[in-house]
Amino acid sequence: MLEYIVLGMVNYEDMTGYDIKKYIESGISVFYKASFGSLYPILKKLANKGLVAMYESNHGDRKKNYYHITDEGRKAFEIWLETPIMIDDGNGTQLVKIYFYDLLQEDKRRELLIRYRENNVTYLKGLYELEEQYVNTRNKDCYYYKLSVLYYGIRIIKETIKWCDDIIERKDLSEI
Amino acid sequence: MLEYIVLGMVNYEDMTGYDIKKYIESGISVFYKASFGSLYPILKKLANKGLVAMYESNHGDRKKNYYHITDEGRKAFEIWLETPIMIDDGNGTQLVKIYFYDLLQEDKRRELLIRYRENNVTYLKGLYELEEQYVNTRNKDCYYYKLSVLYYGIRIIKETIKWCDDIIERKDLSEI
DNA sequence: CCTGCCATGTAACGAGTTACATGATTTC
DNA sequence: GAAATCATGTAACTCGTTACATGGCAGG
Repeated sequence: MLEYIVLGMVNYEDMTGYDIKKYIESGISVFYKASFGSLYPILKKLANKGLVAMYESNHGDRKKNYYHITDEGRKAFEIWLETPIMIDDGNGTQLVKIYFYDLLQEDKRRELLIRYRENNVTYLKGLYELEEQYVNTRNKDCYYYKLSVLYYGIRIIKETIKWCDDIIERKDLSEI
Repeated sequence: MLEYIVLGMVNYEDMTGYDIKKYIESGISVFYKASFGSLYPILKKLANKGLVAMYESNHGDRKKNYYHITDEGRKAFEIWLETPIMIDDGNGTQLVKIYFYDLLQEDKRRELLIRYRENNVTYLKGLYELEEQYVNTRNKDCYYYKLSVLYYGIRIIKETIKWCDDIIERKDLSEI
């Protein structure tokens, strides 16, 4: 996952590992955190695979290691980006893809967002079924907080579906 | 984390590894998934630490490995449960603690929930600051989807705060 | 008798964190 | 000249997954 985020970052412009960390912190820290201990090895790995290329650049006297995306890297990133977002993985890590959705063409993006929305609707149905089972089989008083996490899930998925609707229509989110 | 969830499950009643997986699936699958490949080793580890005790029981001819929590295990679980929920870890994994909050006494629970709510409020402020930076420094049109993930974060945190308010007051969540 | 679920486990791997080590450069 | 931040990296570790292996029991 982080591998592709890094690839997506250097896709915008050449960066150092340090830069990438700052970008992640200021952009997708809601979903994802990265430590140097994972970033630097990933950059090396990507370089070995030929998806990025490293070059040294001296800003003043100081030399920094900049990374540049290759054609192959761009292709790999594109494939990842156009793979539908999975919802079944518990934590919404995959959602990070949408951060890069400005790069997609309108019809492709629309298709992917609609699909993601549908997945959420399906998942929501599953949660409602779970709710029914709970309500039928258990003493509500003793299980208030057990049930509450289920309702939390329901609310979050509902909110996610609303958000999908809004960004599909490209509504101005700052006014809502 | 999963270690404590397992501990929490056997705290309710003696269970087999298989049972625990089913309970997790029907209860906290929204936040957490567990595989047998992690469950069974964790049970062994807990047994080695003396936090649970295993015994065999023959249901018919078939023998199953049941796990029973020890006093020490109960204590360890309690300490974990009463440790405030962290919000800074990106994925809301820690939220799973609330699943077990029925076990807490009202005042302790209230204290912990209010604290969690406050942490969310603080986190939300940080997101609004990020928003300001974004809006000031970047071209809104080219960065619609980058901004949208930030707004998603804002909405989710807002929803989480609302949910905290509701469960602190022990509102009936099914009617909302 | 065979399919599907119950039940337990292990080995290899993956993804990322924490803590440490190092040193340069900027800012006060 | 001290402190903060820039900048790069490694080693040990944690936590978990995937895939495999094994076998029992139940219902059609």
